[in-house]
Amino acid sequence: MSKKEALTRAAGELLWERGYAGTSPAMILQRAGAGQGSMYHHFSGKADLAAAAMARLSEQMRARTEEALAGDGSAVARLNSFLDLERDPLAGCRMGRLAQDHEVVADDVLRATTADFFGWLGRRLTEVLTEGVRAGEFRPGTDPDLMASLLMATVQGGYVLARAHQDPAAFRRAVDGARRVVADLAASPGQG
Amino acid sequence: MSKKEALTRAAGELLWERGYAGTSPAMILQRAGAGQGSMYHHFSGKADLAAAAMARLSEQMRARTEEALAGDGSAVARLNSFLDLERDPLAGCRMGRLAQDHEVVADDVLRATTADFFGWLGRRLTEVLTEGVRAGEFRPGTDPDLMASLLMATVQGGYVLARAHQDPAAFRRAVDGARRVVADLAASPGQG
DNA sequence: GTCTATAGTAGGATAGAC
DNA sequence: GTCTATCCTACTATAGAC
Repeated sequence: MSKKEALTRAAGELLWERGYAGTSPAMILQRAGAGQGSMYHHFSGKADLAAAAMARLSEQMRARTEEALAGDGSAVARLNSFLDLERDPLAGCRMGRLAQDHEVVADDVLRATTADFFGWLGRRLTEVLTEGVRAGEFRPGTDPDLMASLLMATVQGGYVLARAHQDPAAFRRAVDGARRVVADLAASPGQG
Repeated sequence: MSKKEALTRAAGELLWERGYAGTSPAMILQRAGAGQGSMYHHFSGKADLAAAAMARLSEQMRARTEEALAGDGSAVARLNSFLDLERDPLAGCRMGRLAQDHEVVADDVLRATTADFFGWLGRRLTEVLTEGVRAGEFRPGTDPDLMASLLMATVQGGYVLARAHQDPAAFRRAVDGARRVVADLAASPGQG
């Protein structure tokens, strides 16, 4: 693994664990096993390295999420696959945590990474929901855009609650609520 | 206003705006118009002042929220009052933002503030939902605990999405989804 | 109680050797 | 490309005067 790759990986881990303000270049260098020179050779500074690290995290999450949402299964099954993705509630969402960070939101490049990720996720969920409505899996009155937002928000909020209580069960309750909503939408497809 | 009060207030504002790691004693002193001595006379340090500030924020939020949830109205109306509370989506939730903070979660005293708040909120929402089920406003099969988690998570997640997109509309979509769920639960009370 | 002065440590970036 | 040495600033806390 190149030093550049090690730095990007280490920065990503630390941003997830400690946020932007809580992560110092010195910490990143130590975890990556690199010196100052490597970092400032490959990146212009902390913000630049963070941008690369966040792009990497976003790409990984997209790949994992697309695995759950793609496939031949029903829309209900695919949405449940999304909700069932293995997550670490106490650690929080890599993108969601960073979107709460002051420094990330204040930097257009960094914030764009979070906006792109959630933009993509919202569109994909909306597509799956739309397919479900067309296939008659959901009530005709179902609003795919609204439900996509609801599903994303439930997962993100579940993380917040789990961290506040320091209890993964709080995350599961929220996601179970979302699962229930999906089931209810599917239970009475002829009702509108 | 006493210096102690000014410090607590200023610390609360800054914690909301910039998070724990991003808020320095110097910033707090400047905003409060106080010197180092005042702060270290009234508080043992940054963490102690943050604890006082968070307790104050939590108390304010509880009062505001209780206003929406109390009263003689129907459960549906009270839950909608909760969802309709005036919020600043781009700023994020005072407690929710801090629950995502590494330093807050790592400090038992600070984290307990967030746990207490969301614990209280969850119980109150569950109570209102339970009353609604008893009164026949909701389907008998409605799970108050699950729905309370869903409502809290939706609001918290809405904040995350709004900050990621830097667009309050993302918050509104998520909360509209929650409103829809409440309406659906109420629409067919005899269905189970 | 509140102030200013001071101090030690860490954050973030640069310089220049190899 | 990578390293170490160095620099300036900010962070957090203490000391001691008023």
